[in-house]
Amino acid sequence: MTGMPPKSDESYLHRVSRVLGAFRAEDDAVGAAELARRTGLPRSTVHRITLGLIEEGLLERCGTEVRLGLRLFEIGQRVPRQRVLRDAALPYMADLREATRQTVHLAVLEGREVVYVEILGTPGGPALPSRVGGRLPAHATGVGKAILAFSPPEVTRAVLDGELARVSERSLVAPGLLARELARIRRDGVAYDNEESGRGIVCAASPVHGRDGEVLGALSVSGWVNRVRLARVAPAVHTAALALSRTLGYRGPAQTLRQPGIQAPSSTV
Amino acid sequence: MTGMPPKSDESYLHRVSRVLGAFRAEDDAVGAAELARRTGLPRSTVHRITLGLIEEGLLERCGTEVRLGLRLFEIGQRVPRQRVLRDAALPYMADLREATRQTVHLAVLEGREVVYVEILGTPGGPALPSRVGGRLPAHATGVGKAILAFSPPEVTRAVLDGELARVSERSLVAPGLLARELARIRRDGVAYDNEESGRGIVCAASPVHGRDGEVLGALSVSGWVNRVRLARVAPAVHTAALALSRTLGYRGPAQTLRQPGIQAPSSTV
DNA sequence: GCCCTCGTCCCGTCACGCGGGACACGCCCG
DNA sequence: CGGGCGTGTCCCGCGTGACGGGACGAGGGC
Repeated sequence: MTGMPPKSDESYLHRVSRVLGAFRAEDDAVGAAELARRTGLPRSTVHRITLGLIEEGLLERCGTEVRLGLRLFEIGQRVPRQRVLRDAALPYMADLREATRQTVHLAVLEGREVVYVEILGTPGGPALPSRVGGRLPAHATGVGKAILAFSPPEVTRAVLDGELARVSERSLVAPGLLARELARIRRDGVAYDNEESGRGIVCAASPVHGRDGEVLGALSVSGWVNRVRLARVAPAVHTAALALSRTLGYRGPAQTLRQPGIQAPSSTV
Repeated sequence: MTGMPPKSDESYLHRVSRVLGAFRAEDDAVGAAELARRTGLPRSTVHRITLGLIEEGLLERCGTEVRLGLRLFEIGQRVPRQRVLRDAALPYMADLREATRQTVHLAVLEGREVVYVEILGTPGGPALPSRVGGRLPAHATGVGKAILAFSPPEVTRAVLDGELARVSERSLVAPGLLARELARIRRDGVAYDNEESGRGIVCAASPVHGRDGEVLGALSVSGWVNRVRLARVAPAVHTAALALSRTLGYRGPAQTLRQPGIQAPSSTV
């Protein structure tokens, strides 16, 4: 009687972000009560926030329920991390699919997970756990390991020190084994996934570098374990990733490794 | 002396939305001052808002500048209007590209413009003005006219009554001509674009319907005016759009038109 | 009938968003 | 070298708009 003062110390923006994040990939429209349940916010707060978001076009009314608005899709397509990589990669991905007749993935690293930026599927391919815009733990995927192997130490450390979730029964969950695997990938330039992210699915992946040598993401080719010869697709993925890196301004490994007489570490195909 | 009181009557959310909308498709990172200029907001307001958005992962720091965050891409991929349509359409779009060897578009209507949801390009094709997540005036594109022809009257009216921008020298800018064209499309089930959206580019488009007969979007095939025979691709586009509509639950035109002896208006191939 | 859940709206209270201004820094030009 | 400009960043008194408990009616299941 009352007019409660706010009791939480989180900002308005944080609540709005919570509401937007409460929508799941498989949702269509969601009711206000369900959003309140998912976010832990009071029903009136959710209702007020959704009204504001609708006014901005970030949400759309659907009867009395609400769903993510098309404007969020438009803004999402402008995100540089995915746009520049995807635009440059698409032709190479199409070539890879043509050459291998398997599913081709492009992903970037975000925290300890990979986010898939583009996927070119094949008619006969397996049902994969990856979705465009979806996440999977980096240590359990080919693209993730390819990126981690060439990431700065603090990024790799964050993954090795964190919990290594068991995505499939063959996932690498021992930090030591993962670290040794990353060292091998660093030498060969190609990462493999032997049913570590899904039963019966194997994959070869290779990192994509930017102008200054930093890792931007990774390309991969994946398919059924008994229909893909990794030794055959690995060179193709590696070559495509190098070609893509070159179009992005990559000039080869750091100069300390380019002294004549010293090896070229990533050409062990 | 002084702690100015807020002087604008727009909400905080509206300012946040303005900041997010201030990023253009071609931008990478943008400075706070530039954002303030684009949004018309005070520099300190922009600075405060960007700090909050960074904390939520909706923006990313890039030196002292700022860019759209990967989380916006993830959320954008969950938007139902594009997700369900894109997922269902991709196989049909691939078939269309295979059969016509031309660029295939999938778009939805938003206000008086179309938003492109997916584009399958071809190596030899022309450089098109369309981008995934980009907008073009509905009246100046094949997909736009295909959607408008089967939209509720108030939607069509909003376009006819508004300004019809001249996108290319052949754009339809006369409301009467456009209305007559929409009536023809309603009869034939196929819309054409004869260099109305870009010089030298033609296109055939056909609407995609949902379970209740409502228009969800449109498919199109486009290419160079002298390399595409519209009479040949139009049936392909029409067929693909009907097949896609069927997988989405469409059962044919409204029942009042299905009485035996009356015509089946959209089968004039 | 009852009861639970839903979307919606009201309202007294106070945290927090507000924006002018200050400050340091880097850059260009004279 | 110094002045002028445009940055990014931060401070601070102010008052407005976000806050959430609760009320209300509608719908649906038992």
